[in-house]
Amino acid sequence: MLYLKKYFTEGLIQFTILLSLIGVRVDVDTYLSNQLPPLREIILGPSSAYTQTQFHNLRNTLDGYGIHPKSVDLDHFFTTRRLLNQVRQLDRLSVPSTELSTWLVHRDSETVVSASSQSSPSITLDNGAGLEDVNNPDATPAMRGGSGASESTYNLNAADGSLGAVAPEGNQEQESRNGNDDLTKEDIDLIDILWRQDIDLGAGREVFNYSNRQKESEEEKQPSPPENKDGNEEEQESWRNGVNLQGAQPVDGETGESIPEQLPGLGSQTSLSLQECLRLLEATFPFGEESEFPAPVVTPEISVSTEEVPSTSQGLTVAPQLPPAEPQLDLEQQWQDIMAIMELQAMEVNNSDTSSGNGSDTSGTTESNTSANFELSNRSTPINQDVSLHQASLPSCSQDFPQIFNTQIDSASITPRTTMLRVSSGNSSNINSTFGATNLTGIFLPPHINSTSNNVTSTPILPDPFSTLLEESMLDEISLLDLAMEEGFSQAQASQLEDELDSDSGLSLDSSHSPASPSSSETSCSSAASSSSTSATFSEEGAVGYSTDSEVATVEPEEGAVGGYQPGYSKLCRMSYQDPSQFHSLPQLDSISHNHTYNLPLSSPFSEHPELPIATGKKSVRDKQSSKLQPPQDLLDKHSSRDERRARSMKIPFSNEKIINLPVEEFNELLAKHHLSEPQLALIRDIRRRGKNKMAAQNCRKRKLDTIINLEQGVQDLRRDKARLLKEKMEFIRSLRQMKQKMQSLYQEVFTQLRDEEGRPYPPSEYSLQYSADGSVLIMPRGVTTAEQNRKPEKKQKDKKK
DNA sequence: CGCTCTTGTCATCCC
DNA sequence: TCGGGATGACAAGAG
Repeated sequence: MLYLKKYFTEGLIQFTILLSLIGVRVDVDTYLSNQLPPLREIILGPSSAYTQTQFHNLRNTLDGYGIHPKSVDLDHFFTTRRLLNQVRQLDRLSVPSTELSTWLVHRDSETVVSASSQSSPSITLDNGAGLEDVNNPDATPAMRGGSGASESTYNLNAADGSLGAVAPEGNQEQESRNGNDDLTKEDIDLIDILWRQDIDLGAGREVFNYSNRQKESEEEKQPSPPENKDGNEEEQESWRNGVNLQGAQPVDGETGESIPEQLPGLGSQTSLSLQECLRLLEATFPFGEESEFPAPVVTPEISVSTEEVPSTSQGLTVAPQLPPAEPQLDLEQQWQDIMAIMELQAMEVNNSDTSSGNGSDTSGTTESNTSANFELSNRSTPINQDVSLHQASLPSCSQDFPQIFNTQIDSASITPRTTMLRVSSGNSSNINSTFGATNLTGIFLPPHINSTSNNVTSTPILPDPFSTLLEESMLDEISLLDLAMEEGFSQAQASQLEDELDSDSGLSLDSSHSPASPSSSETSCSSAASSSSTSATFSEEGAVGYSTDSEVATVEPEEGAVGGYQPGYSKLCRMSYQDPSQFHSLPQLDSISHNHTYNLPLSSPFSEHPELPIATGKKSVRDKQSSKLQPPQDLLDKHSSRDERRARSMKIPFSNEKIINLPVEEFNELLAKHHLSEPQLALIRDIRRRGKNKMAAQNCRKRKLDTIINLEQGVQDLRRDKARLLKEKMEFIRSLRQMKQKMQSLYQEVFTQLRDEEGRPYPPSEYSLQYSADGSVLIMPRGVTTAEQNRKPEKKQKDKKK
């Protein structure tokens, strides 16, 4: 039974994973929640492992699945977690913890691709059928919109990426939450997390950076003198990680280069993904951007493993086609592909974000291209939230690129150029709203920069028409900053988190989990409990937790359950501290394997035949048969026989099990049947009270443990949440910097184009642009406050035409 | 021998 | 009022 169960569980999980990897959505949560109690029990075990009183409740519940309100095991809350734990414990696949996220990813894809039922296969990606969905303009926005809408429910796991092994817990949690929902931001978040995890592994981001770098290199060719050259050491310092939009090429280069340093773990895998992405870009890019965009060239730093290359070079190669010899490699590769795609999408989003948000790139033609991306861009969060699983799935990943780009291009074509920077227009008002009507110069430009503004004028124009996709400065900025921030965070805080997690008290289940066997964890406990519950149904009369003849049937399952049990887990589940196999071999000991191993000590000595007088001789027989058992037996005797001995001495005619477990009515009947003396009755009642209290104490302790565990989990979640929030904060700060930079460049551009009546440029040292409340931009002499605007010699209102 | 952990038990509260 | 669940506290035993 247990074996069957175990295999069934593992098989299901693995199958699910495989399906999810292929692209088929498998919604386990639904199964578990909608359950089919038997199925659920097979997978998860009985709902209550501890509350023997449950069995009493069985009478009251038709289905027998009544859940004790306080039984943590029963909590649906743990359902998904257990399952995911099992998934993680599947060593066969050796899938990294990120696998869990895979589910979500596919759910994403599913939502995007098809609103169909859970089982609806999105496998069609291979032949590109899935692409159509993606191509579908409606579908893509919907997906993105959905993702955007879900942002509020940010995934706690953001820190997972940095945390690595720690991550899965959170993922599980979230998965459970996500369970039946459509694709949400959480999913996207998970994707993001996966992304970061990949980055931590040294893969993924580089692709992004690389391409950006390529673009940057091109941009560098453009005449763009660094405006900040003169001063703002601090600012540049602060922006060091960020990409200076205009003149930042050196900065970009630095950051771009710095990434490998920050990620010492970068390995061939990373390079693989990078190259793969590049290849995909080349192969799938419809625009002929190659002419404009030499990026695909692989930098020497990239080392491609030969085996990977063929599959990746084909780009569309489906995982199944990959050499089975190295499944892990496949998985990793797939993940890398996913990462690459997501990164690309993120790039787009970021581009759109920055450009649209700023509403301005000083460059004319380039901007138009850039603006194309912007329709997607109203998101506040710079991070790639619209990555769809669908696109993320390997098979179609390469194919997705064109779609993505096409979409953007279409949008670009549609997008009016009015989005360009216009000082006096609504855009400017937007800017005002963002920054307020303040002195732009003061905010964005240090005085000295203004003085050197002439240099800046040329910079704004981005020569590369393809800059939309490649607005590398932004992209690099974001990605690199992401990396930097993540790195910084992960190293500082994530390590702390890991330490904390590692330092978890023995109570922590995870610490004792054996990755090898799914049944070793909570499952084992629950499974054991399940068997016990089953037996309980046999002996429904009321001898709930204690062994009766009928319970013999449950011996084997219970053994199996306990057998899979890991000693390390004993802290949580004490039930199996005795080797069940021993009991199994000894028929006499059948009684020992009563339903609740928790109660073994008490019940075991007398469990065989309630009506029979306590068999002291039996023990001796057992001892002879198995010296091994002796210690536990003695232990049992010592522990459990106190009341038994008293009962014996008082000539109590029935077993303690009956005394304790019989329902009140039956118990009273029993007492009535036998004419007992007062002391006997008192003893019996004491025995009953103690027995019940003992079980209650056990349950109570179990609950305590569960509570502690839950609290630990909650703490972890909160930590992740905190980490995520920190990261978000950093991202926002970064975005703000970017916007400031853009504003700075725009400011300079506008300012340098201004001429006084005599056609002379305004000296930046003497004049500055200021926003007025109505959105217009005024040029004012420096030192003149806004209150004095009316006095200023010249008032120029200028539409910003970009 | 002392410490820790587990378990049983008691007292008490509460339903 | 009784039965009994829940839980804090204590003690005993084992490692």
